[in-house]
Formats: sequence, structure tokens, C-alpha cells
Amino acid sequence: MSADNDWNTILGGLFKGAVLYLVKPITMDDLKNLWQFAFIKERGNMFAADESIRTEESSLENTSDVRAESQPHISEERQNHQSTKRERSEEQENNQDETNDGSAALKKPKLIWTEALHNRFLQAIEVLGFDEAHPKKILQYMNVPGLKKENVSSHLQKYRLSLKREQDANKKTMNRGSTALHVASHHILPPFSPQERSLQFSNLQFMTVAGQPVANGLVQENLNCCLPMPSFGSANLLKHVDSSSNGASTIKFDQQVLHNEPLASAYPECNLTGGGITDNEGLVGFPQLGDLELEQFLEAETDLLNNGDCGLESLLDCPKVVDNSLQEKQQQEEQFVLPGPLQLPPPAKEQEEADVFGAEGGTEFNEVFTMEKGTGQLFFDEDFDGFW
DNA sequence: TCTAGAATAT
DNA sequence: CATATTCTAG
Repeated sequence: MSADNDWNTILGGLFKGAVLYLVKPITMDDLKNLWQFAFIKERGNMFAADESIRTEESSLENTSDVRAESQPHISEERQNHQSTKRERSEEQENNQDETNDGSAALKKPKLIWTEALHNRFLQAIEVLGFDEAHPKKILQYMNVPGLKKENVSSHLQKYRLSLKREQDANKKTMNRGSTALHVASHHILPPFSPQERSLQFSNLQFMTVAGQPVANGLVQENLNCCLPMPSFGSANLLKHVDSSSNGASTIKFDQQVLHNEPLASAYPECNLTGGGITDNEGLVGFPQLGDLELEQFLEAETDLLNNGDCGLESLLDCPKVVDNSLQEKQQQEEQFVLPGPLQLPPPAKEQEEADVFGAEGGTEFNEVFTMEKGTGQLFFDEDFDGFW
């Protein structure tokens, strides 16, 4: 069981030998279907190894015990008002998100603030001025596809905290002499530090999301709402164990590491577009992927592709690390550069709503886009030589 | 097990 | 928006 519903992680786990991958939170439906394992084992259809069977056996027993015991307990808790608020909201979300049966809650992929991303964040603060640097404006300035206001808020909070911590630390060490003064925190630099400028846009790294580069995160979102989680059918058919592939799904493009690369190339049919996975033959006890959902999925994907104009094309190509050769991928990594920040801080109100992906305000969106296009989409170090 | 860093709730 | 709380990867 894992809360990680990243497709590569799931497949990685299954290929590594997991018989079943349940995405948390599991539902009663999930439990109801566990009997199939006992059944299959009975028929001797499982891959042998006494060891693994025994493990399975016990884990199955455990599961049913848990069900028997904890079910009343859980409902008790809920009556006592105690299920956490997060659980509640997830439940509510599930109602909206179609089938709501055995599939997992769609959790946002975790954003990792790479140095480049953080630098752009710092630049935003610098340009906007510390007092004007609120999440919305920062987000606007940073102009990073897929980045959400919540991400910025959270980061801003942490950033301010670290500043405060640093200040306090400085105050305390003031008396003792200068030795301790230059002990700055690792990646949080003082907002207006002069050295910062030279660091900006050097060593450009890419924003990554746990499991996916950000653009892929976008694709992933669309996948998540339409593809069923792996179920018994697909799970217990996957008997192949590939020890060279691992379940690690963190992609850090800035380090030229593609953990799931071997997996992707070894099993091209299991690519992110879900081709070959939408074939539900053999699924038992889990809903089939309806035509409607498939349609939605295709639409979603097409939409994304058609969106290439907004500067996403380079991003979109990148995550589709499926049929390309490694070399090509590395090339793509190198070309994978964030769109530049908005050149000038938006004049207060004009573009207030100009969210990169804003559903509303299409005109404003286009303005932003046009402006950026006009100034060239990609920025390199040289572009900023004379910038300051 | 603990915590930094991120998401989510208030 | 700021701040508090919770979650979770490492």
C-alpha cells in the first residue's frame, strides 16, 4: 500500500515483484476483492516460491483481521468527529471525481523547489520588493507553468521563517564577533544579497515534481482522473520481476538522472499515456474503463498537446520519455528550460488575473503569452548579462 | 525514529 | 494573505 499513485512507481513496484499495489486510502471495495488472491493461490496460479506465498498468506490474513476489527473502530471514530479533516475533504473530492470506487485520492504531486526555481522566486521578490512580494504576484512574475499559488505561499512561508531565523541567529552572535556571521543557511539567501544576482539563471535547473517533471505533472493530472488504478487483474498478471528497474520515481532533470528510464524503455507499452494499460481484459471486480472516460482522457491529452503554443511544447515533449532513445532524452533535458520570467513586473492591476493556466481571462492570457513570445521564449545566462 | 520541506487547513 | 497544522520522503 502506498499513497503514491504515480504510474511509474506503481509499475515499478509491480515489476519488482509486488503482487498487488493498492493506493491509499484503500476502500472497502479494495478489501472486498482481496479474496481473489486466496482463490488464485488455491488454484496454484501464483508464481511459486513458498516464501512469497507464505508472506502473502499472512498478509491476507492480516488484512482481513484488520477489516474485522478496525471497521467498527473507524466508524466509531468518525461519529466522535475524529476522522481528520483531510480525510473528510478527500472523501468529498472523491464524490466529484467520477467513479469514486476503488481508486485513490488524487494527491498533488509534491513540488520540489530546485535551486533554479528558488532563484526565480528570489528574483521575483527582489523585483517586486519585499513588501509587495505576495504569493499571487510572485507566482505571476515567476511565470512557471504548473506552479500554483499554494506552492508559492508555502514556500514563501518557509522562506520568511528562515529569514527570521537567520536574523535571530545574527542578533545572538552579534556580540561574539564576526566569525559566525557568514554561516548562511544552505539555499536560502538573503533577499537582496549582491552575490545573488550573479547566481541567478546560472546553473539553470528544472522544476521537478516528485515522480514527474512539472509538465509531466500536468499530464499526470489528466491521467489520474481517467485511468483506473492498477487492480487485481493487472496486478496479478504482472509476474515478471525486473531487478534492474526500480520503483523510484523521482526525476531530477537537473541531475540528469532518470530513475524510471529503464522501466520506461523496458516496458514501452506501459508509457504514461496509458496505452496498453487501458486494456482491461482480465480485470475482475473492478470497473472497466468506460468509453466516456477514455474519451475524456484523450481529450485531455489532446488539449494539452494543442496547448503547445503557450510555451509548453518543450515541456510536454520532455516527460514523454517513452519511445525516445536515451540520447534524445538527454538532449531534451538540456533544452528543457523554463520560460523566462515576466520581464517587467506587471503594472499592478492590468494583468492581475493573468494566471498562466487561468481558465478565465483568455485575452489577458494571450497578452502575457504574446509579450513573452515577443521577447523570446528561452533565456540563457547570456541574456541576462546586461540585464542588471 | 526524526525532521525539513511541502501540502493543506484555518 | 498569513499563519497553523498535518503529512511524508529521506
